[in-house]
Amino acid sequence: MARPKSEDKRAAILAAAGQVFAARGVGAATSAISTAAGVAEGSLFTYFKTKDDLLNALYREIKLELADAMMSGFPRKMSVRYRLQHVWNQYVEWGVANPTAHRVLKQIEVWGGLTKESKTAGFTPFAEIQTMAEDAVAQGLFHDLPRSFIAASMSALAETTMEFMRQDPTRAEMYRLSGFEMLWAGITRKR
Amino acid sequence: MARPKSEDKRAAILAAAGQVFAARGVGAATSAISTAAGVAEGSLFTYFKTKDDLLNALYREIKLELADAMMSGFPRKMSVRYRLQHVWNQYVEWGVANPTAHRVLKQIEVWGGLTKESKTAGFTPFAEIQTMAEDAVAQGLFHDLPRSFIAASMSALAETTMEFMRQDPTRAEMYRLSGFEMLWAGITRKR
Amino acid sequence: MARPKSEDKRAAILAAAGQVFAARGVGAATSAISTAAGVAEGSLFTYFKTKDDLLNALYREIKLELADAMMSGFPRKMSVRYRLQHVWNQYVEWGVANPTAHRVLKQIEVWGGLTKESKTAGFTPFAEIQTMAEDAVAQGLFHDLPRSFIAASMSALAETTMEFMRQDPTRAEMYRLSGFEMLWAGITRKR
Amino acid sequence: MARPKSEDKRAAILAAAGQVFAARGVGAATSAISTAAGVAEGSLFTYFKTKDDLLNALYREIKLELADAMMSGFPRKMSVRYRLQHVWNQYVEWGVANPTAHRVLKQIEVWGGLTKESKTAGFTPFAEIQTMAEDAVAQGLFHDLPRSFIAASMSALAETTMEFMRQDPTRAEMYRLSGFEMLWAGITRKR
DNA sequence: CATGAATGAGAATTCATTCAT
DNA sequence: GATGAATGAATTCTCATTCAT
Repeated sequence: MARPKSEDKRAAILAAAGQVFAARGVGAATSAISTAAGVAEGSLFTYFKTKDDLLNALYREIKLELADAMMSGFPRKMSVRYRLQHVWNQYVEWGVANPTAHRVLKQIEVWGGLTKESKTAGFTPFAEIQTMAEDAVAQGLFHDLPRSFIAASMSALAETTMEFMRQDPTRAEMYRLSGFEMLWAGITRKR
Repeated sequence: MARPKSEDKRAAILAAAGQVFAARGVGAATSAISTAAGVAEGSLFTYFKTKDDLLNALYREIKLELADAMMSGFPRKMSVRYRLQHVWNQYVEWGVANPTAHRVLKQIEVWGGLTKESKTAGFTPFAEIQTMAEDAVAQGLFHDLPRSFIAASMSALAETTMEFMRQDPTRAEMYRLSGFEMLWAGITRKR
Repeated sequence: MARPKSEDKRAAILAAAGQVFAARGVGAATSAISTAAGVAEGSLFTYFKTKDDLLNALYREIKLELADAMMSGFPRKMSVRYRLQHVWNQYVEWGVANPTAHRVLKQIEVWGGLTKESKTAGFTPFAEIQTMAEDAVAQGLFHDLPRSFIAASMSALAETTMEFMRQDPTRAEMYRLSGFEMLWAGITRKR
Repeated sequence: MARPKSEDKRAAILAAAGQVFAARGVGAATSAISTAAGVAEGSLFTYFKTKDDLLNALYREIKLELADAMMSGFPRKMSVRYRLQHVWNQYVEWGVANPTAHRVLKQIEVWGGLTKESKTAGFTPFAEIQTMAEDAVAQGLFHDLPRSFIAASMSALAETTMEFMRQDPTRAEMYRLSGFEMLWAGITRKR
């Protein structure tokens, strides 16, 4: 049997791709990535058939990582508000702690070469949030809106919040809390 | 005197750039743009010194157009809520009516080559909204948050709203209204 | 009758071409020249049909100028040595005083686009020197060598001398004198 | 291991560059060179990072080749005159035998893109001649002139000589000898 | 499987020249 | 005649991908 593809090498390439794409955009050269990863130019293509493949894989990897971050320690038994705030905090903290990954994510999303499969795979992490939203709508807690719309709004507000936290770190806490309050007030039904 | 630089031609190039960049990303070839604009490859460069210049000009153009759309018919004497809703509606309708321009805007924003001047110029349209927010904060109507944060949140929610309106046009009206309600509830102080 | 071509404009273009080619080589753009001359890009081509034409004209102009410099005050009645030294001094002083023109000349000579006519025209200034050499050979004063070879050697030594004068101006006088002595010793017959 | 960079290919490109630049000037297109060398357009750039690099490398290569030619069989123990004549002959024969290389050399020298390093490297072949000149000046054999001036004069006269040898091959021998006599008479002190 | 040289189709400009004004 | 916008071929260099070693 031939030498098996090394998982390490694959990971190194993916990591290098993250760095390089974050810094120079999706148009960065594959050779820059192989150099950064410490492998030969050709090796990149034994792990990823094309550059598009690499981009798609990177997207999925980051999304999974994000999902992990968001869902670790999820307080399944607590109130909706508590659970949602947990998710919000995890998301937002991840984004602030991983600006590179976050930046790449935005670049790839705008890039236009994501396959349907990647989009679906990337969407999965948010499924549980949608479920939560669905429950909350059913309970009359949230406005009667499509859960995907609620999820997307949350995502949008979270991104804005992250940006301000990064830009103005001394008030990071305030933005995180205020952002969540804004979201909560926006989606819950007043009575 | 020689043939004067034609404003039409400049506009044609800018329009073509909008189409092409929207469809193929910021990495699209300048030759595709000149072809689409019906001018020679070289002519693009008599109107825009470099591709980066073109991108910056396009960004500013779209932002100005957007500003026009947003501020036309602005009801300066009405209540804050009324004025804000006006802005929201104009913004969101513009985005839905001009999906190409809207898409390009996002691509350029993520691209990374915008000059400081362009960023400043592009920000101006939102200045009046910030002023409005400032007033509202002063009146105790809005939460005590940086007005830039309020503006950015509004922008983020509006983008989300547009996406859903475009995707699901039969419920466009609903998204437009709900999106605004979400924003309003999020930023105003409960009493 | 239409406006006549202005001799001033032609001269301005030629002068600008000298500056620009000296500084940036023969590959410099015609637009750089028209700009430097303060005329429109197109105007250059009403005075010189092509860039090659311009280069040829410039070459001839400089050569004529040089001839003027070399032959002004030529002491026709004096000894061969005196006459030759006069020519040498004039040549060498001209080159030091007009480094730009001198530089361009060398560039154009190496360029490869000179027409036969230009070469002939450019050669003429040296004709009188050849005649002088011919006389001197006939008198048994110079070695029995082709006068063109003598002329070319003189030219070569003169260029070397100019370089050193320019490089080390405090000893310019010494180089000028020594260079001539070297030439004289080299071409005259010892007895 | 991958295909190693082939020394042959590098040499082929350099040789082709010599031919092409000699024929069409320094402005010749790199594509003409890669075609002449029988490699792909891109390959030129795996051996030479830029066109400027190629020009510099070519210059150094030719200068080294020339140095070899000049110094091979140098009669270190013989008289100054004998040694100098040896060098003269080798130089002049090389130039006549390699008109292409000689032509390129002149083009590159006038071009203006040589790096300091290249200039230094290219100067080295003449170092030994300067040493010789220094000795001869010390012995009172040569005129008391900077050795660099002597070397440059020799070079200038040699170039002139080559030109005439090439132009008029039946008298090549005569030019070679007369040229040297002219040099020798010019630089040695009469007593 | 790893390597990196080889490839050649673009890419963004540049530029001499033309020609409408 | 003067102007400078328009042109498009040509240029240098990049880069994803292939393939000999």
